[in-house]
Amino acid sequence: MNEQRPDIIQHRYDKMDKLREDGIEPFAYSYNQTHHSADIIGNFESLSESEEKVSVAGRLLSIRGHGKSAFAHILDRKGKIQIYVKKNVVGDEQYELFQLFDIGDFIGIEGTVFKTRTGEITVNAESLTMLAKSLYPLPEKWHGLADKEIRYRQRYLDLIANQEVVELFRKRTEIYKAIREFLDSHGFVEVETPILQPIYGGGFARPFLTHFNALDMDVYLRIADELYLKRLIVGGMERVYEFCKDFRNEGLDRSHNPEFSMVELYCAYWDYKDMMDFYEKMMENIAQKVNGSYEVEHEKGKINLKGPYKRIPMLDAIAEKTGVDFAGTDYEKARELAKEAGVDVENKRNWGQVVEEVFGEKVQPDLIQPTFITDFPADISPLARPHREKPGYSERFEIYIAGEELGNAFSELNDPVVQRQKFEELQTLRQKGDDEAPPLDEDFLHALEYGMPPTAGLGFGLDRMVMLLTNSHSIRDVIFFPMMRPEVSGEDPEE
RNA sequence: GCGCCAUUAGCUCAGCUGGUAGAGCAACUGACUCUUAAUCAGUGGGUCGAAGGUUCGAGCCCUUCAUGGCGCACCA
Repeated sequence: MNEQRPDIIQHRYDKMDKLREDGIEPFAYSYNQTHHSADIIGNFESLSESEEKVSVAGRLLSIRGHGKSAFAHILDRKGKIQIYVKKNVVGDEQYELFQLFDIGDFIGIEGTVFKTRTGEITVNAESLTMLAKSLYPLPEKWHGLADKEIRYRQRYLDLIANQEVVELFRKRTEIYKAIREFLDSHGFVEVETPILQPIYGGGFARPFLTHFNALDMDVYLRIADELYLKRLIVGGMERVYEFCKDFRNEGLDRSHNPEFSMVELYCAYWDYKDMMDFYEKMMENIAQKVNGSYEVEHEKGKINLKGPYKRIPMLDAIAEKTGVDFAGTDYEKARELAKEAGVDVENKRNWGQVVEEVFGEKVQPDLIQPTFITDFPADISPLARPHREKPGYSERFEIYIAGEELGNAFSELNDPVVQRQKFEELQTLRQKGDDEAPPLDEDFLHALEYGMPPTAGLGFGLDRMVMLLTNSHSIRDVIFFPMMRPEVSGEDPEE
C-alpha cells in the first residue's frame, strides 16, 4: 500500500527508520520545556547575561544550512524563535541527528541565548531532541496556505501557516472571557441546560431530529435554550446566562452554520428598556477589552460602538426609509403596500411577517452604526410581552450593527394564559405550512403557571459578534471546524 | 435551488489559437561555521478533480458528475 508514496514523503519515512536504527525514538514521550519563544525574547537581557540554559520546543519551520552550522526557526504557542546549531558546539553525533530533522518536525533545543550579528535573539543549541517526526510536508513557507477548502478542512494547517488565524481565534476566546466577566460581575450565574430536548422551542427554525435508544424516543437538538432558562427564572435564580451551542437545520452560507453559538441571558425585574441600557454597556465593555477601542474598522465602514445607540420603533424606521407607513394597516393592506414597495411577501403568513420582510429588505442593510429597532409586531413575537402602550406590538428589540442582527431581546411574556394563546396561534401557522413555527410546550406553560417574575431576556449570536469585532467576512472564518460536505474517498459502499 | 469562477508536483501558481506539462518554494546530491524568502552547482518529482464525448491528437473544446469559493435565493 505504501509503494506509491511520493518521494517527498518516502524520504521522511526513511529518516524515521534511520532514527530508530540509531536507537532514537522518533516520537518522544515528554520534554522539559522551560521557556517559550516570546519569554526568551522578552527576557533577553537577563537570560544572556546569566548564560542560563533554556529549553524550547516547537515545530521546525525553516532551516538555513551552512555546511557545519545551520540556522532554523521553530514555532511554539507564543510565536517563533531562531535557533543556531553549530557542529563544534553540539558535537558530531548530534549534528548527524540534526541532518535527520525535517521542516515540520517537533523538536526540543537546549542551549544559551545570544544575539546574532544581525540582531536576532537566538538559542545557541547545545543539545537537540527529536520530539515527533512529521511524515507529511507542511504548506510552503512563503506563499503559505491559501486554498480555503484545505484551510477549513485541515484547520491545523491553517493555524501553522497563517498566524493571523491564531490571533483571530485567540480574540474569539477573549470575547468569550469579556462576556463572562461582564455578566458575572453583574450577578449573573452561568448555567447549562439540555441540548437534547423532547420539544424544541425558543425560536423559529427547523430542528435536527435524533433518536434516544434507551427510552425509545425521538429528541431534538436545541434551536435555543430560552424556554429552559426561563424555567430557572421561575425557580427564583433571578439572573442566569448560558453559552449555548444551538443547531438549526437550515442552509449554509457566509453567515449561517448549522451549529452555532449564542449567549442567552435573563434578568428578573428588568424590562426590555433596561436590557437596551445593559446591552450598550456590555458591548462597550467587550470592545474595549478585546480591541482596546470603541471603533471597529469593518468592511462596511468605520463602526462606533460607544453608546448610547439610536433607538427607533420598527414601523418608524420603515417609514423613515421608504415613506411607507404600515401603522393601522391589516394583513391585506400591508401586503399591498409591500408589493408597491417592491418587496415579495407572497409566502408571508401574517401581518408581522409582512412588515418584518419589508424591514429586512429595505432598512436592515443600511443599519451600519449600532441601532436598536424596537416595538416589533406582536404576531411575530410569541414569547414577548404585549407592549404596555401600543396594542398589536410587543416590548421587543433587535440590535443591528453593520447590517447584521447582533441581538434579540424582550420583556418576557409571563402570563401563562396569554402565552398559551400565543402558542396556539403558532400551531395555526404550523397547520398553514410554516415548518419553522415551534410546537406547543405544555411543560413550559405549566412552569409559568407557578408564576414568573417580570423578566427581560436577551440572546445574541457569538459567531456574529466575533465576525463584527474581527472584521471577518464569513462565519467559516470564525469557527474552527465549519460544516463541510464529507470528502469523497475513492469507493462508495452505498448504493 | 440558480448563476459565475476554481480544481495542474507536497504548497503557491503559469500553461497562448488543441500538438503528449513548466516556474518558485519544498525534496534529493554536493559546496559552504552569523543566516533569515541564505547562497551556489546539479538531480528527481504529475492518473492535469472524476467519467464520457469530439478530434489524427485534449490540461485546453463539448457533456455529465464531485468538491470548494463568491454572488443570488432561502433563512429570526
